[in-house]
Order: sequence, then C-alpha cells, then structure tokens
Amino acid sequence: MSGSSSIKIKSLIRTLNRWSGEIGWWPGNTDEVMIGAILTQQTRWENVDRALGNLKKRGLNSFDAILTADIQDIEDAIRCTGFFRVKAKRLKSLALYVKDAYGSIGGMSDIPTGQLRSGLLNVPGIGEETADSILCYGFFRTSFVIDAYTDRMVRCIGITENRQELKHLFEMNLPKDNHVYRQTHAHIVEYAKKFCAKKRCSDCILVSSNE
DNA sequence: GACCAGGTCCTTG
DNA sequence: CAAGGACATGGT
Repeated sequence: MSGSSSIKIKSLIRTLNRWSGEIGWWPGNTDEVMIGAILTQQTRWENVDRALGNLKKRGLNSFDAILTADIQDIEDAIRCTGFFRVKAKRLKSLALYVKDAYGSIGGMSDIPTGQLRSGLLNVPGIGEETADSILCYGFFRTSFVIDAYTDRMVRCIGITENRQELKHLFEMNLPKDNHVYRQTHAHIVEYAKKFCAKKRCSDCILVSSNE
C-alpha cells in the first residue's frame, strides 16, 4: 500500500525516538518474560510484577516448575492479575507445549522466528500479541508487537487500523534490529498512555501534517 | 460505583 | 466476518 503510509510510519518512529529516551522494558529471563506475556493480557504491568514476585517466592517462576505445579498454587500466586483461572491454565498449556515441542526453553533458541511464532499461536491462550511479545522480548527476535496502544495511536495519524497490516508496515520500515523493535514498541505504549485517550489523542505530536 | 487495564476464546447474528 | 460476552482483580 501506499508509500504515504510508510512515510507516516517513519515519521512516527522518528518523533517517538526524539520524544522519549531509552526505556528498560521487560527485563528478566526468558521464562519470566513468557510468563509475564500471558499475565499481562488485559492487565496493568504493576499487577503482573507482583504476581511474578509471588511466583518466584514459591519457586514457580519457570516452566519446569509450572509443568508439575499444583494449578491451585499457580492461581493463588497470580490472583492479583485478574482472570487468574484462565491464565493459570494458559501457563500450564505453554509449559506443556514447550516441553513437548522443544524439550525446554533452551531448545527453542535455534528455531527460526516464523516457525516459533506459528507454534506459539497454536497454544491455547496465546494470540498474536502474546506470541510477538514472547518473540521480541523473550527471544530477541525482530517480530513487532501491535497492541491496544498501537491501535489508539494509529487512529490519529490516519493509516490502516488492521493489526496485521500494521505489523507488516512497522516491520518494513524499521531496521532489522531487536533493540530498535523493543524501544519503538515501548515508546508507543508510553506515549499512548500519556496522550491517547480511547477516542482520540490530545496534544498529538505524532505526525505534523495531515494528508 | 463506574470505568479501565500492554488479550484471547467462544458464541451469535 | 463483525460484534458481544466471559474471564476477575486492583487502581483511579
């Protein structure tokens, strides 16, 4: 689609970079990133962080541990993230999948990104956003994350609102560099939290000119 | 008390 | 295929 979309995306990326500095987003080992990716579904990160602490206290902050853990213990640890019963099941499903398909998290490191992604999407409870978060933040791949904040933000710069097209647009216009992918996504979230209400952005500096 | 939060799945029209 | 509901706790 039009070069005009690419131009807007490029402008957006540049503006966000200027607007915000380095963001140390989503640290932790791969297990914790993957667990966090599920826990943060429709949930504030502060609650996820607490749940991760609870899991760690119980020694449940790894998929080896989750695999054999009592589902009730997992639920208790993650209660503060909401939807705790579904999320506990999703953690179990993912643990089982990792074990069956790759043996361990380590066994996933040499698998091509596309293959990892389609495998993850087959795990119940893992959709596009969760899969991309895992790939980008857990495995350092260049798979761009589109989330609710991205939806809000693009609404005010006048480009496609289709998530798949958006993902493609970002990936076409960003350098193939995981660090850049992380920073750009983090910038979008931080910016949108501040300025993009559900309806429309206030004080929007994203794209200077319309059309 | 209403409304929202870094989704996903299932059911309906 | 779009729209609506379910899942649930915690903060403003």
